[in-house]
Amino acid sequence: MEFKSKKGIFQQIADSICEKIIAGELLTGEKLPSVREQAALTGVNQNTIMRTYAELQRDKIVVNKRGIGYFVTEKAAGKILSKRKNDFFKESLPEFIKQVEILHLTKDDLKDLLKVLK
Amino acid sequence: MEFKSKKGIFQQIADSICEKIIAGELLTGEKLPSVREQAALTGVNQNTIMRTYAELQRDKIVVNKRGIGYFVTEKAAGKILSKRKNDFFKESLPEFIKQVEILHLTKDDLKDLLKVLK
Amino acid sequence: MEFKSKKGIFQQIADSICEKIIAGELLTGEKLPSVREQAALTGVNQNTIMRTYAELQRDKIVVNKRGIGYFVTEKAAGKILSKRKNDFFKESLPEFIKQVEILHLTKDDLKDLLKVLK
Amino acid sequence: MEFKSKKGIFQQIADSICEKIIAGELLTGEKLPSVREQAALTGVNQNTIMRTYAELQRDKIVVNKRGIGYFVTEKAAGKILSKRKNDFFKESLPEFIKQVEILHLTKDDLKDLLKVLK
DNA sequence: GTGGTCTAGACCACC
DNA sequence: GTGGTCTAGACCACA
Repeated sequence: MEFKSKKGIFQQIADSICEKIIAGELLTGEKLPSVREQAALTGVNQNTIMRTYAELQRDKIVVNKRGIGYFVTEKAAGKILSKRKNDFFKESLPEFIKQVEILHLTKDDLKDLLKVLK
Repeated sequence: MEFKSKKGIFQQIADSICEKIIAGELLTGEKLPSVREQAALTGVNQNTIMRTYAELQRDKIVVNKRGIGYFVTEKAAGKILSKRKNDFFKESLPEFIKQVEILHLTKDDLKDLLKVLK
Repeated sequence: MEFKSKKGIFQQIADSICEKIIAGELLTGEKLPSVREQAALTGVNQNTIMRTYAELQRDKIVVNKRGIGYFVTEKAAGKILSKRKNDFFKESLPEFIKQVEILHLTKDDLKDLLKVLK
Repeated sequence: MEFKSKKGIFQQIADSICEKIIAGELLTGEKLPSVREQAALTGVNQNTIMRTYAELQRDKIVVNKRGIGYFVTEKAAGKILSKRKNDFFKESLPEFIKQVEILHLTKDDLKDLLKVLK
């Protein structure tokens, strides 16, 4: 696994897990790889994975069953989507609009740039 | 001045200066507030302002006349805009598109969200 | 059976057995459910039940008759009560008092809170 | 600093800081010892202190000013007290009552045991 | 100087 | 086997 620099590694792993969940690759109730496995898979220290899992647990995206492992919660996909939506409308969208205005791009420019979307 | 956590303070100050330049509030040849004035204005350590000015100088957006102060260069607005454009197309736009896709927003949703633009 | 996180599962099961004993629901000489029955009842791994029973045996609260099962000893209720009393006076009570003081509760507040007791 | 075994060290340090806050030994706006200082003071690893401070920050008991340090928030004492009250009424008190009942202590016994309180 | 992240490795309790 | 905590030490960006 490769990591781009700006965000912490533990965050990037958390994000990638979240994306698997909303993509349906990780289902409700499914078990995540154990800390050690995940560490091996990603080529990262166990402590870093522990932090990833701990944060996911704090956000109720994952729960721990003692001595067994971490499991995707029921509300996981919902939690993730609602957080992402919130971030999008409160941060990304205004920031995007601000940049568009600064660059004096017009609606037509944008229509062109965003034509990749359905 | 308030600082949100993710970017460095020096960056945020640099950004705000750049925005004043492309908005025409700071003109070519105009003198920036002295380091200590700027520090007072922003409520920030002088070292931080020095770093801000140093970075702006590195990017040829301002020049230092020793013993006198920092001045906006001729090419400042051009430099800033070309950097911002580059960032926009290489970073912000792809990231924005990715988020839009994850949230399953349609072109029509976007048209609505971006109707504030001209 | 539900398990809250702080104590070990084996402990929680041991506690619940002990409470049945002092409540008279499990009498001297009575046979505990077999390990696999207990495991099924509580929805827990057999190893965990084995540990529970082993600890109870260590404390002389149950004895194992090989090939037959685990049985409540004569002194079980006495052992349990004396251990609980000891814990209560050395741990719970001082801790309780400390918390009451930190929250600045008065004797009258307490009288009110504890009025459910006979 | 000495640590008793059951809670994590990072928690015990967090607790002790909280107690200083509600005791008025650490005032609103006051700066905590830097991570390194606190580590030296308590004889504990810096990472452990980092975790302590991070948790306190998550609970809004403390805020970080970048490059400067951690500071006690306005609402710190309030947050702490309300959390402690909640814990007391939802956990400690019911647990205490349960133990008292199991041990068949009477109200008079308790009156005696709690006479140290004002 | 400050916080923050990551690694490597050890040790523990629990299932 | 599982998670969880702690240590020691390195390295980084920021004020």
